[in-house]
Order: sequence, then C-alpha cells, then structure tokens
Amino acid sequence: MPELPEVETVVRTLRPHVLDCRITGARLLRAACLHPLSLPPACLTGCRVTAADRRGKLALLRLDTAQAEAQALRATPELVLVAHLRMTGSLLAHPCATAPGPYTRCLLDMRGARGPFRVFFDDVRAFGQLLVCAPPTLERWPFWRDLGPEPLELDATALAGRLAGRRAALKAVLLDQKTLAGVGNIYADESLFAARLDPRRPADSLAPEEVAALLASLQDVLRRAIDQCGSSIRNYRDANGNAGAFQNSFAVYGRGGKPCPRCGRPLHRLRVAGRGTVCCPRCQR
DNA sequence: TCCTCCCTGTTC
DNA sequence: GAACAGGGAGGA
Repeated sequence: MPELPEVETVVRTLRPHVLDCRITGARLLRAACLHPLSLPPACLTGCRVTAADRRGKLALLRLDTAQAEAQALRATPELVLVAHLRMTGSLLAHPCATAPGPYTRCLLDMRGARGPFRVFFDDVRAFGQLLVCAPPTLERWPFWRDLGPEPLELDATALAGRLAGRRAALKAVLLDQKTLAGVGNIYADESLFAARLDPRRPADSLAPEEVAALLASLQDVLRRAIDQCGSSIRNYRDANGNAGAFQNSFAVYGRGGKPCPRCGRPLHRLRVAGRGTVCCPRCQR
C-alpha cells in the first residue's frame, strides 16, 4: 500500500527513466481509473517530461506542452499527470515491446535519449486514479487543495497547531491527509508505537513533549522507510519492479498477537478510524 | 465525527 | 464462501 516512502521511492526510480523524455502515445485501458477532472490521456502525446515529483501519496509528472500534438494544449505551457496509487497501484518502466498485463490500466509510450520504452500504470484493485490537467485545474481539486504539509518539512510547533482542537482519535487525525500529507496505516501505527502513544488518545490531548516525540518518531520512521525503499506487503514495487525492505523492520504493523519488541507482551489488534490497528497496551499510553 | 462503499486477491 | 486488506468520497 503505497504511502509516502513508497511513492517517494517510485518517483525516485521513475525519474531517471522519464526525465526529458517525450510521450509518443498514451492508451487508457480502464476508463474508471481516470479522475473526473482529467483530460483524456491521449492529449499527452508530444509532451515532454520536465520533472517527476511527489506530494503526499501523489506521484506527479510535469509536462511541457510546447510540442503537444493537440494544438489547443499549446496555449497551456504545462500539464501535470497525477497518479494516486491507493492500495495496489504501481508505475513501472518496461521495454517498448512489453504487452500490457491483466491489471494495466493505462500505458504511456515514451522516447528518450536511450530509445523508446513504456510506462505502465498497473492496479489490481482498481482503486488508483490518474489525473491529467493544467495546473489551475489541480487547484480546483479539493483533495489537492486541502492537503496538509509534508511531514518531513514540519516542526513540532506546526504539528501542535494542526492537532489543536481535534478531538478525534490521534490515529484518525494522522491518517487524515488534511493534517499531514502522506501518512497511511503502516506509518501511523509504527510512529505511534515509537512515540509510545495510544492511537485512541484524542489528538488534542497531547502535551507539547508528546507532540515533539510523535513528530520525531514519524520523521524517523519515514526516513528509515525511504532508506529501505519502502515496505512491500503484497505487491508494492518501485518503477524498476523491485520490492522494498522496510517490512522487515516493522515493530507492530501486521504483528498483532506477537510479542511487543519493547516489553514482550502480546501486541493488541483493534480497530481505530475503521482501520486495522496494532499497538501495545502497556507501552503506548 | 463516524459509517459504508468501492475493488479484487488472499486467507481462513 | 465469507472475512479481510484500506484511502478517500460521500452521506448520516
């Protein structure tokens, strides 16, 4: 399930493939995977990739339209291709002859200095979405507009401000992309364990030193996960098809019933904010 | 603020 | 053959 570290890894591994390359064709294989605000992917033909970025759990390709085949687009200097991978989405670079698989939802034919190749948007569960649009349209997308700050570019004072007045469970507030952009179930559970905080605590009940501990734990977990190229639970892969390794470092996620790494007592499995949650009732308060 | 739904492969 | 995985939209 691609969260911030997985999307960061996808973007880092995709960037060397696509940067400065031209899109020579685009095929949408499943219409439902296109965001309602999106232009048809075919309009990307002729565009050149100028950047590959990440915002929260979103992967973004920025495109120069100067040589777009669709004449109308040349009035717009830039397009963006936004991919939300949700649960099982992936962006994969393949040789140009590779045929789409059963779960390929969109494919881009590209050409760069090293010749032609393809990028697949694969997604087993079909929860993921693609959005092709001009930057002003992005600002009309409420999810984008309301995204909270990047957790790796935040200080404790700012986090405290974002938790203030939020009476919902701490974990629910961390998963809310308006609070912070990019935290999902894995890294919420792992950082709450590292910070010794009960996921059910009201978010606005944290003392300043607890907020500081939470931010330090979250940033540490995210940085370590990025260093390990993310977590491969089921089918997460980077743009080269390689798995991550951070799943081998989980303290609590997916370890309900197993001994707490800190106190040795069994980890509890519960449901918080409608999500499976693992925590240690003794170590997390 | 919380619940249900979407989607499909895997596990029980 | 049901339960489960879960991010986000939409509704209660």
